[in-house]
Amino acid sequence: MHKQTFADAQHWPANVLAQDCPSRVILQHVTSRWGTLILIALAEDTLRFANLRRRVQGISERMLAQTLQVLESDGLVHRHAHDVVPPHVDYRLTPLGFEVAARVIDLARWIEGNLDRLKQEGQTAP
Amino acid sequence: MHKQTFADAQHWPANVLAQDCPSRVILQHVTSRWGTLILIALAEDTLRFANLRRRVQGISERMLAQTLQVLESDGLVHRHAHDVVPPHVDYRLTPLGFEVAARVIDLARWIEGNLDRLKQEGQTAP
DNA sequence: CAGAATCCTTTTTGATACTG
DNA sequence: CAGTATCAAAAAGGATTCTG
Repeated sequence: MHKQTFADAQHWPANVLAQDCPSRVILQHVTSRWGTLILIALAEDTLRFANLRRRVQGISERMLAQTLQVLESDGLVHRHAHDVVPPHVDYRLTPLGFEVAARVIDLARWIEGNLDRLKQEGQTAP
Repeated sequence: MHKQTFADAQHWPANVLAQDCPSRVILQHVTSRWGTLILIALAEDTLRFANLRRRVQGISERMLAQTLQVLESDGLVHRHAHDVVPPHVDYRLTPLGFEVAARVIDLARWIEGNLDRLKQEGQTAP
């Protein structure tokens, strides 16, 4: 064949491309700006709110809380609140969360490993 | 061990979590709202602007053009303009593009295949 | 400590109209 | 056809303040 395509993709319906596909919503959550990084961080270790925030550099309290709720509602993250004062809450991935995280990590790692082959920023304001 | 973690992630520095890591920028591009879908669509086939737009349902001309430029500047998409009138331009993935696309597709496919195990939208406005 | 609430700024996005 | 330009609307993000 003289046209290069990703063979595996050829025989996959790819419903995500459909506007109303529910998987598109989840994909959006998982690949959201902070969602990706949170999944990566939690795949390494169970973390408390403050620690997680320190690990995912640059995230604000607001976005951390918000993104965690979304991922929790998707069943990817488990919020474990110990009933003590002061509050002690830790976050961990659910089994499902580990499965997606593995794929996100694979992607992120590929990028890190091929940074030199990729052209950096060709974008300049006009 | 009594603490479940993604073993493979344990021994990976995960630079993306660092605020200034260049890989974070690329990851952002690849996992952007439309970037992901464009990569998936182009992995299936080389497409012209209009066709690509039809394939990635819901995308506007503006976002398609813009996202394509970003992906092109990253070296993931190749823009091939035939020198004819009226214009004929087609887009295809570069070898590098196919490599990331494979991973994005793996993620998307996992989500599609596990939709039933995932909790849909737990979000309701207060 | 964890996070909800509030206020405000910055980006993103989408229609629409226009051009080579 | 394949975009670019422009403008307004919407969403995302951040800083700060406050509470159980």
